[in-house]
Amino acid sequence: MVKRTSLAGDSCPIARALDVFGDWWSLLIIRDASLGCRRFGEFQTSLGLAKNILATRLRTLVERGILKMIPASDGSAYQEYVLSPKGRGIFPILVALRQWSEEFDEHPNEIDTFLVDRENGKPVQKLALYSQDGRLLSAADTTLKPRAAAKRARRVPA
Amino acid sequence: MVKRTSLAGDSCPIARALDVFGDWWSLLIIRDASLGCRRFGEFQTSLGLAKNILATRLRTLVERGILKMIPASDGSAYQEYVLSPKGRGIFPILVALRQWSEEFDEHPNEIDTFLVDRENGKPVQKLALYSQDGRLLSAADTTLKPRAAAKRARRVPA
DNA sequence: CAATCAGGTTTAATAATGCAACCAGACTGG
DNA sequence: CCAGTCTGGTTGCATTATTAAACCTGATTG
Repeated sequence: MVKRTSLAGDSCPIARALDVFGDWWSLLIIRDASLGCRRFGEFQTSLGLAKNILATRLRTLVERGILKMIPASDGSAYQEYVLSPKGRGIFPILVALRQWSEEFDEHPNEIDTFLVDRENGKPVQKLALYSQDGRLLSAADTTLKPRAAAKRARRVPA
Repeated sequence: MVKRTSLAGDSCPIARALDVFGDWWSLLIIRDASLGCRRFGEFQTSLGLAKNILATRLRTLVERGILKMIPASDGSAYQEYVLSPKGRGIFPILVALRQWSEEFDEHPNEIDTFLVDRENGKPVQKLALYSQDGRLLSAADTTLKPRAAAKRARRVPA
């Protein structure tokens, strides 16, 4: 089998997250959802992807608890896709992606929006990692520690 | 043409970031690189991906300025792949992905590591978004503002 | 009741992925 | 210095995934 090597059983949390929404379109769907898109057609015209792909992506995102379908909202008997709490939790990842592009993109002048505080319209601060006692941490200041009670991911023994 | 719809010309910074390292393996390669992997073979055994895929991924990551090749380091006349500053800038994204899994994964007991402050071994704080005057912001507290001097991404006119 | 639209599914083409085999240059041992 | 082996790939081919376009169904509009 040449299957697409699912990372679901991996013990790395980064791989596990990518397994849930790490493909090309899913994050963009989530981005649009967090910007207010709700209807199939809205996503489709915004993203310009094929309808079958959108349909499967929406379905798996619903299955995985990122999106949920709610019945109506504007009267018509259709469904809408809105983010669950689990889906809203992806927001920091979107912000991190955005800020990376703002800092490192080769052509930053092609970026047409920036993220601002709704209250006063000022740009938000850059995401930063802090220690428990408030020191700013870079990658080199951190390390990975094995979890004590890490239940091994199931592996076929033989 | 049924090409893979590159997002490079998109004006959304999230899409632009995904275009650079948003595929299945690239982020995992970057993760391993930030954990100390340097050699082709290290990446291959760590990730378990096909060598041809690894070769093309490493090549494009170098082309895009995420990784750079440095000559030797252990004497032998081979090359090593290390993160550039642009690549190290991806670290917050990895942290955000990790923290999402820690918070929302269905089987958090299968996660075997957690990120700690190297200085005292304590877990790091959760990434959080702040306004310029220090208020904690959720997605709903933010909005997108068009950039004044947004040079339009080139589009074929007709 | 014909037309249209939202929200998909099906079909057939093309592109990407995965595995295994192959290959070249650097090292190793005798 | 010659065979064997390791690193770091490339090449070929089978399997998947992605895509555009056609089609379909139920709801709404005229």
